Amino acid sequence: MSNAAPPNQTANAPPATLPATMAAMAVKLRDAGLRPTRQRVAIACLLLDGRHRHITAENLTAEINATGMHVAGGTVYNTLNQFTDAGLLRRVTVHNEYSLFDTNTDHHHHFYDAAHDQLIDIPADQVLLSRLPQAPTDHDITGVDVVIHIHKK
Amino acid sequence: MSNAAPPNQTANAPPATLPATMAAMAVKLRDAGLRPTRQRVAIACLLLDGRHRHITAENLTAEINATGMHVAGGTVYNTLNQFTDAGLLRRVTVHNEYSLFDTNTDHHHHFYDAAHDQLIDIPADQVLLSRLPQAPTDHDITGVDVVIHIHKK
DNA sequence: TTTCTAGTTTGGAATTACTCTAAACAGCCT
DNA sequence: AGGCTGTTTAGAGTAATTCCAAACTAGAAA
Repeated sequence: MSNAAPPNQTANAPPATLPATMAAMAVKLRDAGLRPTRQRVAIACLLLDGRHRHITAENLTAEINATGMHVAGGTVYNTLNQFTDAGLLRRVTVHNEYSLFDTNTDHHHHFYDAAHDQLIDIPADQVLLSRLPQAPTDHDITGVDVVIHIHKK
Repeated sequence: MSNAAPPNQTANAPPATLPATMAAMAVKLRDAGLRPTRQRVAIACLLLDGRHRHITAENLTAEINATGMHVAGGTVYNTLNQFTDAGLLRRVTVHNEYSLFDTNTDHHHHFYDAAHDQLIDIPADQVLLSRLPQAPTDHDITGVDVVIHIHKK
């Protein structure tokens, strides 16, 4: 083939927006031991930009589609799990209908309004656990999740 | 019909064990606003006898079958939900693969070992929350769940 | 006791969130 | 460029749970 035409991007490349962020995300992924593929970089740009959000797989898929890029459903699930395993996201378990991923990986807690299925972050310093039980024999405490259930008056 | 023979139970009645408990459960169900059907009484006998347990729908179905009685899957789910709504059970949300129901409705918290999918009760007085955030405007706090994640050394 | 009715149970189909699979593809090292 | 290995894809598969319409039953009324 000749190279007469300027080298175009491949057919389904993401729109060339925010190259700086994309490069930064590639580095972040590599640091986390994840190969920075197009799909993972795209998802990282949407989720790991420092803003605190709670997102579902379905929700994220819709957001990706809105950018004009297509990522397979399975890949979204895989990526969310990989990001979680790598410590880039935190999985929040408030109900058993679907998984929620929290882009805030700092230690903090949650308000949960079941009626509206709404989750709200609580900064860690607003909850003080002044007495904790001892873990069962041969076990370590790996985390403490506090979920405060709320209801609209 | 004559009453020459001692009145037998109907064909698919539960085994005639613990009639006292069954009567007590019927009362408990009626008090909770639930019609004491055979199925609900049977499930109440298994779950609401004062012992503290964590059970799944599948688990409970197997237990019912072991008594020789049959209850449809949908009924098990309905009943667990109804008992929970009536405050006879408490739903515990630790993962999103399936629902766990706690027969201990007193205020208490949980250890959770994800590796072994094991849940352990923590008496309420072993956790002291000395600072709680204020609920968002127009909202009441309806409950505080503390899940302490543990891992075998 | 029989009848009636509203609430309940049933089994199976439907739904939903998610995982698995095999084949095509793309990083990235050389 | 070539090639190995990890990744993505679409679609099938899975498992927990809910939905549905028809059969049933507990309890009130006759």
